[in-house]
Amino acid sequence: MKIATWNVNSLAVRLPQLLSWLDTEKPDLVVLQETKLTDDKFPQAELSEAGWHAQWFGQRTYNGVALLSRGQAAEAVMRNIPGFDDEQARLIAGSAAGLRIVGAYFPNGQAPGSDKFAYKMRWLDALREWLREELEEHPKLVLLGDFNIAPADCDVHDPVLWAGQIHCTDEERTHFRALLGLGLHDAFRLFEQPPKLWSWWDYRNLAFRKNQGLRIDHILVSEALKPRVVACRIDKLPRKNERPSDHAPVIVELGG
DNA sequence: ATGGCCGGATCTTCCGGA
Repeated sequence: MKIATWNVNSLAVRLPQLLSWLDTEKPDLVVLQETKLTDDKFPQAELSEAGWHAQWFGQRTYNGVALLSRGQAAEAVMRNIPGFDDEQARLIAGSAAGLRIVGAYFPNGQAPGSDKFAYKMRWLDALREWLREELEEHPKLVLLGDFNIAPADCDVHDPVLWAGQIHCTDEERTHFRALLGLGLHDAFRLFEQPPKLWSWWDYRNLAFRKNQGLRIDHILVSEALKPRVVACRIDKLPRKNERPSDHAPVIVELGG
């Protein structure tokens, strides 16, 4: 069973690449971020034609998330964090294949001290408190998506340059550790990994060619699922496409 | 050559992203 997350940075632009990637990689469950599409524009027909069930939750210009599944449609689908009043479409959760899947596009935060940073902190508080309950109801849970947090200096191409910058602040990293404190595990770090492997590279400055990036897209698995994780990897290939997303997909493989 | 982007909404120019 393969579960993947990909920030596609506009599904309208990236749909052909997504369909091609799905055909190649053949995951079972996929969450997408930054679809940037209102719900009426979601490419349900194209995905259905390719054999995918889809649930989606979008808005104009920014944000937007989706949950794709093969075989059966996800059930008990939730959109955004219950009880957290939010105008932005950032989270979709659903049950499939005996798992609870929570796909999220965490706020960027822009800069420490900004209003957007304060919103990011509030959103993270609400996410954690909701997940605490969700984990009790659904012990087999996967939280995955674009976290917009580089958990540690080894997740940053130049930790000195990025020290204290957005994605790398102590406040954000404390929130990431608090999620782990719920009994979640960073699937990527369950394995020996090559150094300097990132999930995002800036479009500017030839960052991908120079491998200047951050690891900010993550897959967290619950305690009950940890023994089933057999692999976790970042797929850099789509970043080499013409007109790529600036993010790479991350894939976890579950056995059992 | 020491800087180089992208997508979306419009405004041929800006904002936000990370």
